Amino acid sequence: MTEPKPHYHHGNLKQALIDHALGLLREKSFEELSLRKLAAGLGVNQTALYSHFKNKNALLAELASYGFEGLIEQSHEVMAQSASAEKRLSLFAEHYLVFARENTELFKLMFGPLFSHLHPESPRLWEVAEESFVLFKEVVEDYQQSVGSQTPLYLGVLSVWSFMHGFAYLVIGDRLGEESLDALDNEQLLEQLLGIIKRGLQN
Amino acid sequence: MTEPKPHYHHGNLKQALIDHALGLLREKSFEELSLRKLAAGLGVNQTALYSHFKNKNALLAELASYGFEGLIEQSHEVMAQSASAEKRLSLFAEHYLVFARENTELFKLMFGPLFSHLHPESPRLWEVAEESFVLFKEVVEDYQQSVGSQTPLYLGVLSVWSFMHGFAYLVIGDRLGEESLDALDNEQLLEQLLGIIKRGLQN
DNA sequence: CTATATAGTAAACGCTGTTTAGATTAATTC
DNA sequence: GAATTAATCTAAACAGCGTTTACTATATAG
Repeated sequence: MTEPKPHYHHGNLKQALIDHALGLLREKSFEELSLRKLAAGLGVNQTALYSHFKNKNALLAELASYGFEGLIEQSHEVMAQSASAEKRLSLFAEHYLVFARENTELFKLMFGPLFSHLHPESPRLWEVAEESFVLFKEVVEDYQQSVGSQTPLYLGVLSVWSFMHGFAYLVIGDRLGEESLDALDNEQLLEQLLGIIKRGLQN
Repeated sequence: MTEPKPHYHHGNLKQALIDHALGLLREKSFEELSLRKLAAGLGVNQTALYSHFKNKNALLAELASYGFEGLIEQSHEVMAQSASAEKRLSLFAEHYLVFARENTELFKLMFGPLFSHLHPESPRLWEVAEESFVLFKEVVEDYQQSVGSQTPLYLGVLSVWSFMHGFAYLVIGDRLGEESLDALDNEQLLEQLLGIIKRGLQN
């Protein structure tokens, strides 16, 4: 545990930048994240960052990639609790909402304006986002098979995806004021709403 | 049609700013919208804007308000085509998607980060957004009553709202690549997905 | 006609991401 | 082991942004 003196070379600046940025994303949005303040927070020059990232978008893409990896890993952990396809869908959806609430700004970044037109720029982001979608797909398709749903698989995936994503946005956007007041907490609400979708996918 | 000479006083700068900004929102996102370029586009000083708006957010709030008003008005027009509650829900949802696609950046602004914490700052925005939600509510509740749905009304509204909002975001975010390729255009897709929700709301 | 509120200009402040040129250290090669 | 090369960080500067301040011109009201 010998604290290394501040060298000219930081030694691990790239990871330090990522970690610190992820920390800042707990309070600030990614638009508000300032590269200069980020560098200052690590006691380093403003432009040192450009030795490790092409630009701000490249850093943000890296952060989003971390987000997807975390989401995937946590989803697997949560779903390991049950072997029932139906229960696994509920657990997956529930955790999706928890993740969105606990990592609001990171979540917005992951599904924000970046991803749309960044395929060639950051292949890793594209890969890991694709991986998370594949996982999503499997969970829904397993559910559909387990209940003998006749609904085409792509329709099932799209309906659940649209619903969950929209609901997550409503929750983190604080647009559920009265609606959730007289009712229940968000997890219970999600379970009931998911029940509607599930019913729609039966037969 | 006498072209008025450029006076010191523009005469109608506020509306001109709004109109021009709405025009720019067809190609640029609201984050990219520059007040300086906006002013330059009207041949006016960069700071003239501050005689009519408190700041950039106030202008954006005004733009979003216009968006909600347009959405509400167009929704009424579209739904006037039918008296059937079920058909009206379909027409409403379809137009919601059309609006999101034809006014992508304005749509993102309307449901973006602004609205969340801007209640006191721009009461008009809050009012008109609330009005659009009430309309939404009525359409879904009418549908539920018409088919004798036993699902609690707030669950019906939330499920449809979540789904539609999420689907619109997937569409305008270009995240439907393969999924919509082998299938159909987005309107047909929406109709099928909406069918799932409708089935989920029955009895 | 004069006073006043309104609507515009001009200059500047502080912030941003990014580029360029140069300094320092680590890694590689002879 | 010494010299060269590559990687990493600093310093200074550029262009752009939203916004503030001080001032000027016009329209309006008494």
